[in-house]
Amino acid sequence: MGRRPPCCDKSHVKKGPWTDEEDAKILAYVASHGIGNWTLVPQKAGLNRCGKSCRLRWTNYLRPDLKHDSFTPHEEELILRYHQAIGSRWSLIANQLPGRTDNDVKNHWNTKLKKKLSKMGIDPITHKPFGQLLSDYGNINEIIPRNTRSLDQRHHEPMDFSRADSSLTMLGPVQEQQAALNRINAHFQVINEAASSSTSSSASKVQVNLPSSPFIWSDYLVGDDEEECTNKPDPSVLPIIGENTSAYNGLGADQRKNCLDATTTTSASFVESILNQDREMQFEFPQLLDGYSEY
DNA sequence: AAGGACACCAACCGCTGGATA
DNA sequence: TTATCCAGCGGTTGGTGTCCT
Repeated sequence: MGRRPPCCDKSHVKKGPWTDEEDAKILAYVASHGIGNWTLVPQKAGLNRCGKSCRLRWTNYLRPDLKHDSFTPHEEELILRYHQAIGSRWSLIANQLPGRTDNDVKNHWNTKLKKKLSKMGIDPITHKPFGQLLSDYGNINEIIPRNTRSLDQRHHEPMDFSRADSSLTMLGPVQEQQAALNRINAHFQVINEAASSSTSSSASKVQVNLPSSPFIWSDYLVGDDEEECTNKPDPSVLPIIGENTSAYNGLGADQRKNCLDATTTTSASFVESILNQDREMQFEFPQLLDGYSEY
């Protein structure tokens, strides 16, 4: 059995920023030949670049359907939701945002959204308040006996969606991951429709209402103690939160009640919350967690 | 005005799974 | 069957512009 030749001589191809001339060659090539075997593109288009580099340049910058303007608050909202639900699967998230690439979404997350969440005291990985994570860390040490911890941790992952994340990996085929994402989409849509029908909608409102699911990061703007309930998020993140005043003010009826009840809420509530969320995830998206029960 | 710090983002790197010879 | 390539993906880096002191 023979070997295929390598796509290019890595030591002699050009690297670094693309010139207008190189861009024009790619565009001309794609216009006349379409998208096909990228390894042949450098040779056929007259470029001293690796095929992989050509593909990246096309997919991340030259594609005609790409948006080059800044992210809208609605797009940021979607990124936050999807990141909370499926983690850093940028390509899947980007698929939900027409005209955006995985690189766009990833860069925007790393440079803007992650910082905004941190500034609000919310862990960008778990989408939970830092204070809750710290108290939960203590709770886990108390709840799980040392000699069984390594086994039990598989059933008590501190990050609620990391399990969904792992299960998505187990699903394997991209189609199944996409199907799972579609179900999450449907879930958001149902919640949004319910929310919008129960509240008077403003004509100028461009935000999608945050679902009233226990997974929503902004719900944690009101903390688990009375002091935190009085805190308001940084105004710079309001475009993300939108006009959801319960998230902003913490003064919605339920939120007020949460504040009043806060004194009776123990720090263990976070762990219980995660377990409840996990059960709900299994109920809502059973296929997401397929295979996890094997543990 | 200078230069250091910071933010942004295009591009690269390395890994993985499927395809191919 | 095996070794290798390729496309796709997420993580990381480095160049450039902007802001701040």
